[in-house]
Amino acid sequence: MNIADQTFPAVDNANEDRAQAIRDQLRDAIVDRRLAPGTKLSEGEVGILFDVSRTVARAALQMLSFEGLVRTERNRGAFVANPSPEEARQVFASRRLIEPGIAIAAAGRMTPAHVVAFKAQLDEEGRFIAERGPSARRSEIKASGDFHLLLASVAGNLILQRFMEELVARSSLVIALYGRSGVSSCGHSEHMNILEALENGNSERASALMLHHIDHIEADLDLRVRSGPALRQALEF
Amino acid sequence: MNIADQTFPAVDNANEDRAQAIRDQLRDAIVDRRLAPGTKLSEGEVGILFDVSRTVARAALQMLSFEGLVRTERNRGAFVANPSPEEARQVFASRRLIEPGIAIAAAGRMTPAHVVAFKAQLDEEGRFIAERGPSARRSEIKASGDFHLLLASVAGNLILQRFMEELVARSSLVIALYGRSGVSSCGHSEHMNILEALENGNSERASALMLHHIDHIEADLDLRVRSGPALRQALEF
DNA sequence: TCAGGAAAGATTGCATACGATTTTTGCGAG
DNA sequence: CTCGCAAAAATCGTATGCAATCTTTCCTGA
Repeated sequence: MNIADQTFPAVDNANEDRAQAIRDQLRDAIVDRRLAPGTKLSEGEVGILFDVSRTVARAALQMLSFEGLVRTERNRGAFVANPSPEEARQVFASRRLIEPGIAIAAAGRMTPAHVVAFKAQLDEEGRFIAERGPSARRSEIKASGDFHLLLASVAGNLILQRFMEELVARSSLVIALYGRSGVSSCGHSEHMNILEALENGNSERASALMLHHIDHIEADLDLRVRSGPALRQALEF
Repeated sequence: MNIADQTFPAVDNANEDRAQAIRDQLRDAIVDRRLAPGTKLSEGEVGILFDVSRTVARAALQMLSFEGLVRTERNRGAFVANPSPEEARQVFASRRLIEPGIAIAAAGRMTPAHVVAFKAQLDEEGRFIAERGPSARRSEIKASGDFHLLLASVAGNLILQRFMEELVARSSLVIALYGRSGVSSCGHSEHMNILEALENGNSERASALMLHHIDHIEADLDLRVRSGPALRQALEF
């Protein structure tokens, strides 16, 4: 897949940092799997696509590299990350450690406004599950991640929120790579159960449900190495 | 304080990424408080100090900005971060969430070689506590952080390890800003207790000790806003 | 004396240029 | 036809230049 096959909406937010806007667009594309793992992201090409110089494109790629969504090799360039099974396990181990705590924190800070936001989120999530087609499936993965990001924002810790943004993005990559079935509908109901616990201020229950939810997501992955690890690495695919 | 008042060892590691080497040096300087919070880090000055162009200096500053050690404002430049009390609380809340889990993971992976490394680390830590003078005190803060980083590396999760690197660095800043006494000697004995639990494979105890340890560190801070928050912000100090 | 504002200076944001390194292409030998 | 190697093309790393923005200085008028 060539990055040039894709078109990106123009970056109108010229006032704000352009590199950041490009990073956001690329991140969405990576998380949605419009850009496949291993895809080369050359500075020049990114620059042309977004109509900026290589300087700005490079800054955006550097940001993605920090988030672990892009792997850069000196003098070779940037590539969409291709997480190994081990890396995938570490992503989920990190989430198991952090997200139950986030759920507890969020349970203590829920307001009616938050509940409304969660309901809207879950509605949208449900819509994408009902729809068919690859586009809906991409949106579904994204919406599922948004639930966790919303929870992190309610928890009110900006540092943990940023960690979660990284973990959710990397999880999406992992699910795209190693996901087996549509566990998502199951995940949707788990999200609803978590929200219910949050609404009732039952932080212990929310935390426990979250832990199981993460376990279920990981359990749906097939993390066996396929066709020899070295080969895949060598082929960058 | 002017950044030019400091001198930095030359970056000899020319083969590797120069921006990264500069970032490491600057990070050490920030964590050691050789660069005070609020200090301006102008691209040009950094470039001259390290004998690189602004391009490279800028990349290093961008990295530090991602780690939260530097705050950048558009068209104004980069400044050594000046964490607010609220930010400080979030740093420690994050550590309370993450580090007990790291301790558990590490307890299950301790090898004799790890024990040796920890003992060497604690020895060094003790030496700095015995010494007097501001230089030893800086080294002491750094060594204390290194204990936690060593633990994170033993835990074997690269993602969490990177999170901890960020949290420890930011903690050092916070302690330098809001620290009250030399709780460090107390912290040193707590480190030793944690190591003992790790050696015995007593993960529950290591985890609990770690939690208390973090609580103790935070309890030693004076997080009341001083002389009005707005004023300090406005003065960037 | 002090406030207001314009001009000078400094610094950043970004584009571009050039050498260095890597990758691809092309060609000849086996 | 394939392999190996050299030249060409592409791409990266970095320095530098210019316009835009911010900061400081200094002058003027009250």
